[in-house]
Amino acid sequence: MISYLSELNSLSESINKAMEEYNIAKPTIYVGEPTDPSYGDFTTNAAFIISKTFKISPYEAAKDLLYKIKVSKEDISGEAHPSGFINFKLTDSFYLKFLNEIIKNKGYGEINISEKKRIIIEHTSVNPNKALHVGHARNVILGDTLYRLFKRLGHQVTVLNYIDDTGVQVADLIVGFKYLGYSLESNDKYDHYCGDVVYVNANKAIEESAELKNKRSEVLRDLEKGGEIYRFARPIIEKIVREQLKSTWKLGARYDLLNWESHFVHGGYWKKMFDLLKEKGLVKFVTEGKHKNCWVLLDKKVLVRSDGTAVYIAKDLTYAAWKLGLIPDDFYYYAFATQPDGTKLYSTSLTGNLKSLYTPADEAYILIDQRQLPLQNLIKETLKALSATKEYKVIAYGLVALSKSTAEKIAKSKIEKDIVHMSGRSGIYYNLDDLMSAIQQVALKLINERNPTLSEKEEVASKVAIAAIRYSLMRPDLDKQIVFDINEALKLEGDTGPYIQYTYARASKILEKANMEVSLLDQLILSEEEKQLLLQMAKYDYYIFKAYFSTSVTSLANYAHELASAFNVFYEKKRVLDEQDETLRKMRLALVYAYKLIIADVMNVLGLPELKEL
RNA sequence: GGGCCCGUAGCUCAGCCAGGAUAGAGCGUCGGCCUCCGGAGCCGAAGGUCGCGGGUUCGAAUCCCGCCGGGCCCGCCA
Repeated sequence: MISYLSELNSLSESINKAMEEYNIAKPTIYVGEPTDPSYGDFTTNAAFIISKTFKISPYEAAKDLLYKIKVSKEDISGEAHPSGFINFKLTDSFYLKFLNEIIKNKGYGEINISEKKRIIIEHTSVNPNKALHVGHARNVILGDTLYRLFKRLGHQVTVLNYIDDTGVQVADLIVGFKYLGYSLESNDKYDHYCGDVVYVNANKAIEESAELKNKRSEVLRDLEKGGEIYRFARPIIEKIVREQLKSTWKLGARYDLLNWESHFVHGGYWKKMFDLLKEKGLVKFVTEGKHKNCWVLLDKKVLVRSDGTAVYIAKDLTYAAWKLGLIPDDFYYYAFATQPDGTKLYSTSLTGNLKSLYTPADEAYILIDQRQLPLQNLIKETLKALSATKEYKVIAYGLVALSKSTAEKIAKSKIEKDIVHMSGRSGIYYNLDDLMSAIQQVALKLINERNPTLSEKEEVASKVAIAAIRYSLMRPDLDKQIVFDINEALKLEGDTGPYIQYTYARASKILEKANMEVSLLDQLILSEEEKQLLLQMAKYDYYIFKAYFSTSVTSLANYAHELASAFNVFYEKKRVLDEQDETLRKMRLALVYAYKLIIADVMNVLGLPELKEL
C-alpha cells in the first residue's frame, strides 16, 4: 500500500544513503513530520550535521545534500530552506496513486507487521462483587482498543478476563448474604445491587464486629478449599459476572476466556509454580531475621508465610506464568456465553471434556492501574528469569478519580479535597452503566431536537454514548490521572467521539444521495482542503504503527480527530453533489468515498460505532 | 526514610520517548457563517515566564541535576 509511511520510509532510506557520501561517522538524523505543516509533509535536519562537520552554512549543506538525495521526483518534491532544513512535499501524482489504491482495495487493506505473534491480553479483571465504575471502564477500553489494534496488524490475539472469586471482596459479599440476611434476589441490576447495597453495608458491619471478622475468615478459607460456602457463592458470583459482562459488551468489548482464581487454587497450580520457582532457585527459604521461616522471591518479597500459606502475589505470578505456558494448562473448557459479536466466550473448568483450547502466548499484556506497577514489575522480572523468549508486558495507566463536584453529588455532602478517589467499599464511585444511560439521555434529547424523524433513536443514542465514553477515556496519555466530572462527560461537541461519528454520517449521506459507483480517477485537481484531507488519510498506517510500537492509543485517537477535522473543513468549503464540473464532482465523490472507508477503519480499531445517521 | 507518575492558555489536554524553524487542539469568552450535500459543524479574535532554578548543546517544553506543588506505591493484607 502506498501511503505517507511508505514514502517516509523510502525517503528516509534515500537520505541516509546520500549521507554516506559525506563519510560522517554514525550520523543520527531526523526524517519525519515538520513542526509546522506549512513547511511541508516531511522534513530532515540532516544538513545541520553536514554543516557542523564541514564548517559550511546549513543552507549550503542543505542544497548540496538535496542534490545527492535520490528520491522519486514523481511522488515527492524537495526544497532546501534557508534555515538549513530540507522540506519535502507529496505531489499530486502521489495522491492520485494513493486515492486509486484505496478505491481499488475498498480501503487500506491489510496493514501487516512482519513478525506475527501469539498475543494474550488480560483486561477488565474486576472483583466479582460489584458493578463496574468509570475507573474500571478505563481498563476495559484501553484493553479492548489494544486488542483491536493487535488484530488489525494481523496478530493472533486472545483476550482474558480474570475473575478473583476467592478474595476478601467476595468474602465480604458472601458474609452479607449468609449472616446479615440480605436477600439473594433484587429487582435492580444484580451487580449494582450487590455492590451498592450488600457489599458496602456488609463491609461496614464487618469492620465493626470481631465476630463477623471471624465469619469472613471462615468464608475465605472455604472459598480457598472449595467447600460448602464456595458452592453457595458460586452461582451468586456467576450472576454478577454476567451482569458485569453486559456492561463491558455495551462498550463494545469482547473476551475469549474467563479465568477463575478458584480454578487455579483448586487445580493445584500454585504448587506447580512453587516447585518451578524452587527448581530455578528464584525463591529462598529464610532461616533467620524478620523473614524467618518464609520463602522469599528474588530476595525482595515474601511469597510464602512462615505458616506455609502463600501471599496474594503468588496467585498473580502463577496466572502470569500460565499465560506464557511456563506451567502446563490442565484446564477443561466450556462455552460460558455467546457475545454480541457472535463469538463464544469460554470459561475454564476443572471437569469436562473440552481441552487445550488455549495456546500459550509469546507475549502476555496486562492492563493495570499505576498502583499495581511495583508488584507487576516483580512478576515481570521473575518471568524473565524463567524464560528468555517469552515476554510479559505491563501496561499501567493513571487512576480515574472524581472531581470535587461529582464526588459531592454522590456523597451528598460537602467535600474538602479537589479530587476524590473512588472506593467500592465506601460507596464513592460513578458506575459505568449510569454514565452510559446519562449520556444516552443527552444524546436522545439532541436527536429529538435536531432529527426527530430518525428511526431507532435509542439505539443511535446508545452508540453515541459508547463513542463519547471510549474516546474520552482512551484519549488522555496513559501516565495521566483522569479527573472524571459528570458535567464534562455529558458534553458531546468538539474533541469527542461523537464529532468523529458525525463526519462518518456526513460522508454516508453524500454517498447515499449520489447513488453511483465510484470509479478510478485519471487526474486530480486539488484545492488546499482536499490535499489536506488526502494527506491525513494517507497517514493512517503511520499512526497504526506508532500506536503499536508505543502500546498507546493516545496518538491514534488524536489522529482520528485530525482526520475527521480535515473532512469537516473540506465539507464546509467544497460542494460535492451540486458541483457543476463533472471531473471535480467525480473526484470529490471519490474523496468522500475513500474518507468513509478510512474513518470506518480507524473507528473500528478505536471501537467507536459507525452511524450512518444521527 | 525509599521509589513511581504528573505539572504546557481561565479549564481539559496533545506535543516530550528519537532536542531544531512563529509551542498546538478542545471547552469557555468575544465576533462572524444555515436561499447551501445535516450547524453534534466551519471561520476569526483574545488568551501561554511550557511549575521554579541550574547544567549539557550552535539550539531545550523535549535530555541531565536540584528544588517546589499535586497524585500514588513501599505488609508474613488482598
